[in-house]
Formats: sequence, C-alpha cells, structure tokens
Amino acid sequence: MLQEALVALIEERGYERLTVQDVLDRADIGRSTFYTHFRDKDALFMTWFDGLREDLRSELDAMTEHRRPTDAGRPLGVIFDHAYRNQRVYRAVCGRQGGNAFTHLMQRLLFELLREHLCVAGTRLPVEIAAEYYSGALLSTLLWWVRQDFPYQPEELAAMCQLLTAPGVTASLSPAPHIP
Amino acid sequence: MLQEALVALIEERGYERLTVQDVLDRADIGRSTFYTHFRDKDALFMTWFDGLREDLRSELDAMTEHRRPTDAGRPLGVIFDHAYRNQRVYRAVCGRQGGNAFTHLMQRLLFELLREHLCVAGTRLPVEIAAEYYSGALLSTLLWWVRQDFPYQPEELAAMCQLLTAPGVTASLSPAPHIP
DNA sequence: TCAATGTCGAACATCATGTTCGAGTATGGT
DNA sequence: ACCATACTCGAACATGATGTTCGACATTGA
Repeated sequence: MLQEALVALIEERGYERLTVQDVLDRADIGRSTFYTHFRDKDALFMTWFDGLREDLRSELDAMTEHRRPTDAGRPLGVIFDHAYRNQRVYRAVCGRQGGNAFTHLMQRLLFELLREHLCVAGTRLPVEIAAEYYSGALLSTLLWWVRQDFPYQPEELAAMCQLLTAPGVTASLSPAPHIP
Repeated sequence: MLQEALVALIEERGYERLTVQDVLDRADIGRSTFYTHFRDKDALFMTWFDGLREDLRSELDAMTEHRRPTDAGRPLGVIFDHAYRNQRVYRAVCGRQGGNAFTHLMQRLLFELLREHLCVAGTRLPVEIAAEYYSGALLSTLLWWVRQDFPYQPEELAAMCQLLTAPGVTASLSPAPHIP
C-alpha cells in the first residue's frame, strides 16, 4: 500500500517535494508504524525499486533462455520494452519530477547488467570503464525517451542504441586469443 | 566569498547535508543578506557553476582556434584535462557527496557541446538522441574517474572514451552525398 | 551633507523530520 | 477460552532548517 501511494504521489507532486506524511495519509497508515519499518522516504523508495529490479531481471532471464546467437542487442530491447509497458510508473519515477533517487539506482542496475555482459565478451579496456560508459549512455537515453513521452517505439530506440553501441564494443573487444 | 565557502563545505560535509547557515557562517555573511541575492542554496550553486562553465567553455574555444583537422577527439581531452587540473573542486562537486545539483548541470553542458559538434557532423539518427546518449556516457565516465581519484591520466581516459565513441559516431554518420 | 544602496543580526512563523509512549487490536498456539 | 506476541495507531514532542521581516548601521558617491 505504501509503495502504491508513493508512486501515485510521485506522479502528482514529484519525489522531492513529497512528505512522508503525504504518503502516510494516502496509504492510511500511522506515522509511527512507518518508522518502525523504514528509516525514511528513500528507504521506502528503495524497497519499491527492488520490486522493479526483480521484475526486469526476470524478464531478462526469460529472454536469455531461448536465445539465439544472432540477437546480441536483445537485452536493450527488453529494457526499453519494460519501460514501454509500464509507462505510468516510469513517467512518474524518471519524469522531470522523479528525483534522482531513481536515477542512481537505475544506473547501478544497468551497470551490473552490462558488467556481466561485457565480462563475457572481454574488452581491451577495463571492464569497469566500459560498463560505466555504457550504463550512463543507456540511462541518459532512457530518461530522455520517457521525458519526451515515448516518441519512438521501443524497438526503434533499441535499434538506435544498438547502432551507437555495437561498433564501440566490437572495436574495444580484445582480439581473440591467437590459436595457431 | 560565498562560492568559495560553498565549495569548501561541500568538500567537507557534502552538498546535501549542508545548511545555508553553514555557508553563511563560513563566509561570514548575514542571513538576510544572502536571501536578498539568492533564492536558496541551489541558486547559489548555479551561479558558481556558471563560472565553471565559462572557464571550460573558454578553454574549448581556445582549442578550437588553432585546430588541426586531425584531432577529432580533442574536446574530450580538454574536458578531462579541465577536471584533472581542478581536482579539488571536482572531487568536492562530483564526488560521492557532491549531490546531484552538479550532475544535472554538467550533463546539460555536455549535451550542448555535443549537440553543436554533432550538428556539424550530421548523423543518421536524430541529433538529440545521439547527444543525449553521448553526454550521458561522458558524464558517467567523468564521475567514475573523479570518484576513483583519477586512476588514469586525462589523455588516457580521453583515448578510451574516444575508442568507445568514435566507431559509433562514424557508423551513424549520414552517408556522404554520393558524388559520381 | 544627503540619499541610495547594501549590510547586519535577531526574531519569527512555518514546516518536515524522526522519536517516544500508552493504548488498542489481530493472530495463532495451547 | 486464554494468553502472549507482534503489529498497529495517534498524539505529542524535540529538533533543526527554511525563508521572511524589521530596524539599525555602514559605505558609497554625487
């Protein structure tokens, strides 16, 4: 209930200018009750984000199972799809008034995903740097897309990102070990 | 004086957990005096950032003048150099405790720079998207670099970014008009 | 000398935060 | 039915930051 109220209110008033009390009133929950479970507003938000993370993660896992070797850029599609199907939520949470709580958490999530992905691929550059670079790029693009009210189809956007990303990845791939 | 005090205190206590009063005490300035000039803490920070922006901008302009057609990735070097030469400031402002005031402003700055740059180049993708993508990537990398305490030389980092960026740009360049 | 401008500090109302406490309610095991 | 545990509630409270107001003082320059 708290989480629903939180997201609803972020959509209306914005995260920053949002009182713990507001959420409590909306969810019809006592003040002291809240503080026995959460340290503050951010803590509540994090637990909500955990849900989102797991949701997204499971979709990615589902994709990984019946994967064809051809679709290297598939994870991108899944991510943008996820945002597209949960427009209300994303609009609230990374819209102009979403605040930066989401931004940081989302970047870390993207960072982790990319780090795994790049680890497998292996790069000439330190993996950390590449992951940081791409996670920032993706996050930024995602935020832009949401804030512009989803001006493209998710597949289109995924394709664009793929176009910008792939060449750099292959360029920075460590040359395959030379087997004579 | 206010701006100096601000940066110094960000370095010590962090931007978020920083009181207007703290700044006032450090700068030895009256409370009411402050509020006749600035709306709040963020407003003060913005004026400070304006200084940084102009500083960086002038360095970029200086570079543009005696430019050789070979160095396409030069702006990157200038940006990282700027951070490297002002380590104290950057550490304070985009370190873990820098808060997000800086993040947003810096991304917009990078975005503007890239938009100009890409406009000239011309891309197959909407310029906005490419600029958003790369500004996010750069910002993220810059933040990482600063927070890790500058683990590479600025030229090295610029080269890495260049390696990750250039292929994507050329790939997304609109094909040159075919002149038979 | 005078007026304009800028400064000061103290006081104030306002608001959100996080904590405490006593009292009430639901659950589930015996 | 009984009881203990866990959970809830609301009201009250201390704290601390915010932004505003006011009258008094200083600095400047015509």
